[in-house]
Amino acid sequence: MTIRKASPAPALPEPTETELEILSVLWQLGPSTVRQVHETLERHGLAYTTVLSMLQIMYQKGLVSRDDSERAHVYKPALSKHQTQRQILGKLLHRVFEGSATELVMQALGSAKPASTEEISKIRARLDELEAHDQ
Amino acid sequence: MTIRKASPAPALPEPTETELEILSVLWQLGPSTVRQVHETLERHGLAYTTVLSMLQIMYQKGLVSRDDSERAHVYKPALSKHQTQRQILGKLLHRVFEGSATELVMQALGSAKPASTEEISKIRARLDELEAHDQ
DNA sequence: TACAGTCTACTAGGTATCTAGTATAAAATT
DNA sequence: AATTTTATACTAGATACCTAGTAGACTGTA
Repeated sequence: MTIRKASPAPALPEPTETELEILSVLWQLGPSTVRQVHETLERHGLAYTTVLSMLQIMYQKGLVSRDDSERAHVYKPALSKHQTQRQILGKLLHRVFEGSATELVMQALGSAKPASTEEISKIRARLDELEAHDQ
Repeated sequence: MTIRKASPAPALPEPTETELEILSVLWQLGPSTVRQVHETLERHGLAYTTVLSMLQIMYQKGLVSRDDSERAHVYKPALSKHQTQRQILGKLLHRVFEGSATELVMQALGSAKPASTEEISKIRARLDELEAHDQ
């Protein structure tokens, strides 16, 4: 058997608005059927077949994988919530902040302030780590 | 004359990808004609009339205002770069991070690290300010 | 004045996204 | 066994976005 590097990451597209809502449900529930997603979705009033269609599209795009060994296919996210957040944030960083993470962070701290002192400490700790690595 | 509060902000739509590129040019150049924007745009190969159309659409949406007292209309952004960045970041905060600014900041610090020690100091200073206000 | 250039408005077409219906097959229920 | 329920696949339409062409008006120049 030949050992080779993992293929160079198929570069998943950034999930759209609705796709993100559906992914949220999957992150919350774990692997789920269309029905489960449909019942759990925040935005009610969406037809069952709409959720079905969305998941089929997401499957084509590679945003979710699925197990079709049972009649009701079971879908699960291709990427974790953290991975997806990073992906989206990375894109935003370049598109909107010209790559300056500092600018991004400053703006984020400017608008919606992180509530507790505890939260702030967490951020400080992270900064300490970064500095330590830099040395 | 009646004094009244400023009207409740027409709630501008979030600029799309291409719209953001055009806004970038306007932020860089200041008030500009279609021709100036077209010549300055990073993405060459865009037809002059395409840029024209985009600016017309953006005008309809309220993303830019314009002075049509001259034959060549002069466009300028409705919001500053900072304001726009904040708007987009705010939306992202709710859509992707469920409103947790701390999570957002942590992820941002995790992916593309702010380079210099100086940058990190700036962030620390901001955190200090936030804590001071909290007291 | 005629002509070439420049500008806007209007129109149009292609792609992506979102929504949901219809057809059909499989499973469950009576 | 007949009927109802549940599931998928396929199709389709509405909207937004992006792109650019054409028509017509205005400007400046030969």
